[in-house]
Amino acid sequence: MAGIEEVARRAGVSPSTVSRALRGRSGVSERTRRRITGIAEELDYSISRSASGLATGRTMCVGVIVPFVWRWFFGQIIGGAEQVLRAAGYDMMLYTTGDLESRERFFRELPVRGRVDAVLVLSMDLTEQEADRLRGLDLPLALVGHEAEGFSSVHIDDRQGTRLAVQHLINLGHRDIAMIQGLEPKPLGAIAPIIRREAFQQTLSDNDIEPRPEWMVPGAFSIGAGERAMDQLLATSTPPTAVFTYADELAMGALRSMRRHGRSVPQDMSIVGFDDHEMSEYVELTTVAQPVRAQGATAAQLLMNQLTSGSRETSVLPMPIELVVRGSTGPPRSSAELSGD
Amino acid sequence: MAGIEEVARRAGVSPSTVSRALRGRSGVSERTRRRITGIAEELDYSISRSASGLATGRTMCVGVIVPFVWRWFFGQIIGGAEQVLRAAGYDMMLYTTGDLESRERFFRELPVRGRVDAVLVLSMDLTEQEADRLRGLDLPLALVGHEAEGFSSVHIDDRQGTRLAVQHLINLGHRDIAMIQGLEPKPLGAIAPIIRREAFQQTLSDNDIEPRPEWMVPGAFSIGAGERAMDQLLATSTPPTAVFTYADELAMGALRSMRRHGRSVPQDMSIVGFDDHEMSEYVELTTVAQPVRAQGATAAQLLMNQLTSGSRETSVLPMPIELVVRGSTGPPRSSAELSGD
DNA sequence: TTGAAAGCGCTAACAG
DNA sequence: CTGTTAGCGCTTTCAA
Repeated sequence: MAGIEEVARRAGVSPSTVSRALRGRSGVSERTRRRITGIAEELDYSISRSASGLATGRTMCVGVIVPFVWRWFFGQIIGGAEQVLRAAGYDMMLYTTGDLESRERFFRELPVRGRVDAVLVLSMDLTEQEADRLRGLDLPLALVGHEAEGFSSVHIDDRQGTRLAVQHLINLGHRDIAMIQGLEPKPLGAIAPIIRREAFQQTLSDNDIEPRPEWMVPGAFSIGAGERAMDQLLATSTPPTAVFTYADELAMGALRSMRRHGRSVPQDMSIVGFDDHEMSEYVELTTVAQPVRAQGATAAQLLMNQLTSGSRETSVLPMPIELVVRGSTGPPRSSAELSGD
Repeated sequence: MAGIEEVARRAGVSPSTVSRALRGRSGVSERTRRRITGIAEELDYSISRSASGLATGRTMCVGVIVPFVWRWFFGQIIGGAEQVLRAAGYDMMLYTTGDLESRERFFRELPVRGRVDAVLVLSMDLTEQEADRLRGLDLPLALVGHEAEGFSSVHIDDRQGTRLAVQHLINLGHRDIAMIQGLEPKPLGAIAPIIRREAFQQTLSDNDIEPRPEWMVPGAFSIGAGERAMDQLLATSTPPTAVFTYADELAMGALRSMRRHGRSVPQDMSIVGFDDHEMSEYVELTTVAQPVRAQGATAAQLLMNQLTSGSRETSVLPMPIELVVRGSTGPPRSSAELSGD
């Protein structure tokens, strides 16, 4: 491990000149710079990030917090963010906070402290307390999924997306519509699930449909949870004719449940998802598409902007959504029969 | 940002004592430790990782290299690894090298240098040159997926897995068997795809079946690639009756192609995948299951062992595999007709 | 354009 | 059990 001193000695200059030369700072003659670069390469010199970090106070590292890595959705966002960070010369520190324990631990110990120059929170609904902990870091902060004081933010219009989905079902003739929610019974200050639930109920009301409490079932975030939720709906005395789900993965679980019960989609049940998961096309799921990679990339870019400008000004960027109609939605059986009469 | 000196002053001790106390080192009275801990908490003191890293030479950080984050398979492995690293007090630095450009860039610049205490390579087939670059780091190294000199390694028996899958097809009565490979035309020293291809051909030979070159189609790693591959197979003059695919995601693409062509599975075509993707159960895919999270976790554990023991001894751990038979495989139509006669 | 010197905040070896 | 001292390897004034 050759140090900067070694490079300096061989180049016949001082360490400061090497430092300047290697980082492209001005104040070094082109000739000297070239010589230094050559020798550094020859020696396979690589800077000590710890030393550099200690001296400058910057780590050239961004902390990314995400509930899970193994969901397609999060993987995509992370990928988008990483690309931007890498291009700007930053490395990415990954923290997953999927289960309650690791989440609490993260916000208690705040392992990003002193490790990163900025923090990117991906699709996680922060409690006010958690957001506060992060603000206390006094670093540029960004958020994908919703807005929060002190964070730059990139997000879609959850209300509008929900409306698109539900109105689509209503337009097809459905009136008995359930929702598989993305919400644990005890939310941690989650906001998107709440917005979508409210928008769901609002859209029904706007169409003079009375929301039915037993048709609002919890779903968490897995295929299995979606399956159980649909099982539950099918077990009610009068099952709905259509279901709006919080996420495509829940919808896929719902599809699985339908298949297991020998019911067909959309004849026996219309299903709409949210996200436009890469598999959704395959299972012919009607869904609300949102740009996923782009949200990660954009949020990372906002962070980079703050970092280079040195400003602490946050910004908010809305992202487009779109209803993608596929085979999982159709008119309810009753209306089909009626029209057949 | 209170420093260690501030804490020391308030506690009426020296910085070294604070350092010892906070890191749980011996040689501090319980009373003093408690007092220091209290004050540190009160001041919201957090250690400067750069300074600590510079002083100790350790970063408490592990570099994880992975082709993509957005594949279920990789997400799972990362998740498994992260859990183990976090528990051991290490943070995780993530590097994705999915496309050629970022891969070359990574191995050229080696951004892990001076940033991490160990490197974990997940399911990436390294070229000898790339492995060399990593070995030059002189850090503990681990690999998931295959073996390499100087790396601890966790992997399944690809040959055996392939044999399980292909023999299953043969036992069902298939003799016209194709393979959708996980191999780009110009491999980068990839080894698992080669092993599986060879094992595929060997298994056929062992059963006196002549492998047919036009039935060996390339597949890369996406659902789309699997779909195109199956399109290609269906377009041959005499399509096979069964297909073994390199990965479940390719198999899902193959299923999509079948559906698009109005063919049914397994009547018109039996399909076997590899991995046991979480969606595979849903699409009723017969597959070779391998532990995924566990491989990431185990590899991380091997690294932790090396780090704590300080030894540079590498170890190799085989992981179990299992054929999971679901609805995507059955006897070939001809044999079904014969038995019906 | 370059060099000398003074840290950045922590740890570790050695004394006490 | 605790303090003193001397760096870890780089950056950054300030002076030349």
